[in-house]
Amino acid sequence: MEYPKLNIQTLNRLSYYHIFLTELASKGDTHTTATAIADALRIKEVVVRKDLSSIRTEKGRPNTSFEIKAMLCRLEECLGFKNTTEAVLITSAVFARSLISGLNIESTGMKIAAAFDPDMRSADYEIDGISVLPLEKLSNLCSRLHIKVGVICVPDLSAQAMCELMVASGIKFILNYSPCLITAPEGIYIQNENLSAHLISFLQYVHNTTENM
Amino acid sequence: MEYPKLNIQTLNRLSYYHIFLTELASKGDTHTTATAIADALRIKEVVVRKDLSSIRTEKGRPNTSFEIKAMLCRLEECLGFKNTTEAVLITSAVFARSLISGLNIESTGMKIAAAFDPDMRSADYEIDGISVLPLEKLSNLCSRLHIKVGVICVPDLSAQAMCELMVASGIKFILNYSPCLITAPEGIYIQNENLSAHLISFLQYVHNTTENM
DNA sequence: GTAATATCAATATCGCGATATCGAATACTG
DNA sequence: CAGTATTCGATATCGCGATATTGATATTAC
Repeated sequence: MEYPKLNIQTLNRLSYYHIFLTELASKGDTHTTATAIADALRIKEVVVRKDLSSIRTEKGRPNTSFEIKAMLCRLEECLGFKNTTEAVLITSAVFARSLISGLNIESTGMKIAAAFDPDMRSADYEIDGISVLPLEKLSNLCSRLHIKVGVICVPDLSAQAMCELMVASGIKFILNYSPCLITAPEGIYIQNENLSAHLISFLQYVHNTTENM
Repeated sequence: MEYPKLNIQTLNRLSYYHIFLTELASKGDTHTTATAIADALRIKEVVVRKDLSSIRTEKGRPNTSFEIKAMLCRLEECLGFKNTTEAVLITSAVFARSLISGLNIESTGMKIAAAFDPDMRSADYEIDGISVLPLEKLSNLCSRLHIKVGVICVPDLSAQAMCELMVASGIKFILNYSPCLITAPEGIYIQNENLSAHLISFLQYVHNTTENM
């Protein structure tokens, strides 16, 4: 079985494993175990092992760490990262508008008090009437307005740092749209939304359908 | 039961019903049936009835259409549209960058050949190396490059029109990030991703947790 | 070499959403 | 008023992913 059929939740987790293993590899690690992944991502061991064994080409050996590089390669195969698909994109002006209006943020009752830009170079600016400020002002604003809810939209591993900054600023509920699974101490609620998982399952379907045409 | 507990899939559908009923109401309709919704959104009747009866305050009467306005009101209650929650948002520059890098589009193997802006006023421009063109050039580019995959990111009901434009341009697979459930003829694959459903379930949790504090 | 520990696989069970089926209530038609 | 066609609710069944449990294999410690 070159490409096992995987459901959306499994794809979700597999893409989390991919990010985590990539991080390990960049730190110089060459081997790790399912237990280590489970601990780091706070996912139950059985689940991680079941996921890994569902994509492994050969049985895992008890008490033997596996090679990160090979597993990453296998993950990329199964997640379809190695297929290339041309596509067009229809979007509305800049996607900032889509985030605000596309998510129906106003109608769902969420109100963005302010936005913060980690890469902020220039002076404060506005998107659709929402002022965008540098990160340094986050803590002050949250405590002043007693804000308990935060949304994270950064595209990389800095999501965890953003999370910790939010927690330190008094945020209790975090909605995370970054592709990384983030964690926080007891008492903080985190909802991880992995947008790329949907994209991945979509591309898999496209690939499977197209190859027999 | 003022606010029944609803799973994510049901929330997904309920928010589709909300959009559809809002559309009907704006056309002047005052009443409709579960069957009509099922037909329009191509969802099985039983599912629609089960969803509606799960949020209804009083039993539906057989062969009797219900009032759209009242149902919309009830939907908004159950979806939490009437609660207001303050939040802060951390984002990276403009969200256009997040769309491209946050969805890990490159690593998943999707390549955006070009983007199209329905509201395009000025000349062609670029976002992260992807050229943005007016809609008129879509059909030409798709046939010239034999592109079969399209992504829709518009925030409103125009998604269906965009879909039809794509189909007319030869697109066979459509990934839809708009909050509207779109349909296409047999042979076209559509994956509807309702981002607001995740947002809604998140806000519901926040609301339920916060009200007892 | 034996015991203890760590890692993994396989099986069975549980839970829940989707689906199908049946039956009941209402409106319409002639 | 009788008959038919809609619309709806309730129950039972199916399917599948999550969870728990058990057993097996390999490494380490002594």
